[in-house]
Amino acid sequence: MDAAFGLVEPFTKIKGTGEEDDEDRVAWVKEESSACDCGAGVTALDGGGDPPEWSLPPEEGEKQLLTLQTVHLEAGEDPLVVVQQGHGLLQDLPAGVALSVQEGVCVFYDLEVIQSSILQERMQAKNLESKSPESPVDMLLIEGGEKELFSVGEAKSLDCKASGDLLVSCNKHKQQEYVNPSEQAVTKSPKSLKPQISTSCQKKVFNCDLCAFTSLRISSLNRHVKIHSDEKRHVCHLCLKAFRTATLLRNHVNAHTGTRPYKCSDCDMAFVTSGELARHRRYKHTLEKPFKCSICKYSSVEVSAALLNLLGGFIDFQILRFQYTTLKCNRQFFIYDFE
DNA sequence: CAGCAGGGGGCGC
DNA sequence: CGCCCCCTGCTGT
Repeated sequence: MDAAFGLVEPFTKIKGTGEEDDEDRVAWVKEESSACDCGAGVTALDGGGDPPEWSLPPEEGEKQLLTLQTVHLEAGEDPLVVVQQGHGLLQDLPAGVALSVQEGVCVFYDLEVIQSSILQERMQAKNLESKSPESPVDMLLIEGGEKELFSVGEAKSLDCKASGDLLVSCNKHKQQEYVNPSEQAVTKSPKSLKPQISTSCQKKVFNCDLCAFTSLRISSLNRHVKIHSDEKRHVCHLCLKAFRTATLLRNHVNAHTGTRPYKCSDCDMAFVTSGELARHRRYKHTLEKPFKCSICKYSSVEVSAALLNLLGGFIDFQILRFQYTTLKCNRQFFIYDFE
């Protein structure tokens, strides 16, 4: 990402795949569950009505929550998203209502669309037309201020994470990169992007049957599966509260007893968990504020505050991290800077 | 700014 | 399998 992509453009436009095809600048954006979703066992929220002809019928277990369609844009127009179908929390939105993309995102946030799932684009028609092997499937193409096209979509690669890894591709550079949000949260650098794992990748991936979790380790999957059960074998002898893991219980008991193993080397504070200590040190000693707003000079120790600041203004697509909502995981749709 | 619960990666046994 | 470490999200002051 270059500096030219920075503060000038308040937001981006959503386009179809044909960046040179101005007559066909319609993209279909749909929120839905998918093969990488947590839809299993969740009550459908279908708002009823026949799907538009361009919309494929949901597959079994797939929950189509909201269908959005961008409309043709003239030069200089604000990008629009047209609600084709509203479902769930958004089912009261009349079909055909147009929101700017920016407003749309704010609406998502204000409504706390905890039931929204994956923002995904139906590009099947255009992909059929386009024979380019680089045309991403199920991508939302986002045009930047320098006519760059970035596509953001659900990672369909084999190691898609439950928290919502996304693919980011920059057509200008004709490459596709794989975004791992957890990595970026640490590195804060797009250099951490690693190549998308192709479908020809032979690595064995273990998938959770109950949600979108995948792991390259069977042990991680076995441990993960336990979160879907109510079994909590570790019980606090002081308050009888139960926990899934011994670590959680230990931390809990330490909170009871006042045992704080993690002591700050620069003051007298001590904490139950290392994470608390690390955060304390950022607040009081290192003054590090890793989460920076890409629009203003605001920065924050904690990501949630930075996110609120970012959403309070407009949203810059220079570098974004998407964390989408899944029905099961009950996550909000987040867009925030991670540089 | 801190407390606390939850979850995943990595690693040793 | 258990544990450590780290990160995340929510909440209270």
